[in-house]
Amino acid sequence: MSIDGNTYTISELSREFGITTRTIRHYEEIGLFTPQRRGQTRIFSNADRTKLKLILRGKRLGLSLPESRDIINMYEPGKNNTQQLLTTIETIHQQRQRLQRQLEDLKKMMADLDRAENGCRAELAASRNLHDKKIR
Amino acid sequence: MSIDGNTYTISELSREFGITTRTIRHYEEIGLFTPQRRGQTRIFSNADRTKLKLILRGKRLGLSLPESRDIINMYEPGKNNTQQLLTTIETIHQQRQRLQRQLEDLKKMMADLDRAENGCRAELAASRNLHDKKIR
DNA sequence: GCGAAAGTTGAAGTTAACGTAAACGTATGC
DNA sequence: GCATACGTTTACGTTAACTTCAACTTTCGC
Repeated sequence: MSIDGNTYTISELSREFGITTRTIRHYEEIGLFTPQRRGQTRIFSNADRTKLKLILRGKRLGLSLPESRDIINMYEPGKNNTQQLLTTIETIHQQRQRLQRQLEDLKKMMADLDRAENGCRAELAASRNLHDKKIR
Repeated sequence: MSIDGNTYTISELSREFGITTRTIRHYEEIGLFTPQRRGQTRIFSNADRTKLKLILRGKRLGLSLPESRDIINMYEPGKNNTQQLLTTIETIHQQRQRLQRQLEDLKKMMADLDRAENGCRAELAASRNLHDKKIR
């Protein structure tokens, strides 16, 4: 750990998030963050750690790394350009739509799982019945 | 189309779902379904069409094709083997947990998007204010 | 019955997201 | 003062899920 609690080594982050150091370096290679260096050793800030968290969340939601990068960049400080703000809002709307559809899919699949489990339980009960009858 | 309304050609399905015929053949190659044949031409049933739908939904939820295949097979008719039923239920539980976590992620990301959009709108309002002042 | 449209297989190429390996510097505890 | 752990770069390999291409055959509409 660092002297203050505000920086992390690459292996600390890899352990915390259950990914390899290679993965983290890969994320840097494609521009997801640019950690400070002491010599050639990387030093990760809390901001970097947060970005990593967002990337992994994005992955679980099926985003590509470039997509995650775009979303992360939206949260960055002021790019005051009006045009940029408008396109950012547009991007936000698109992502929201995507999430909305994903939510529908998720609900449907949950329902399917419920049905499947009930079916299984019914069959199990039936086979137990059969078994009991045999025994008597 | 077919004579009855219960079968589909490969191109009909590809059009309906916005994927290429080659993709559908790829799904067959890895065993996601095994359509009937008339000669060497594939004839898809309603069941095949449903499987395709489930695969695409799975993809949107970030499932791999083998994972989707496993889920599809769960819905298939009776594999009465008790042990199989139990492992199926176990699989269902795991998928449910996955979906549960995904739902959390989804909510968080929605909240983030709301916050980001509000930020953008605030900035836009601020820059409009600035602009007005300049004009006067 | 014939030409265009739609179907087929097989194989090689592509992209994203890392994994793996070699070859090397740095620091730290004993 | 040297092993051991951790760090680095460079470069090639791998896997999944397709895409692209070539070289056919089959089927439909007229």
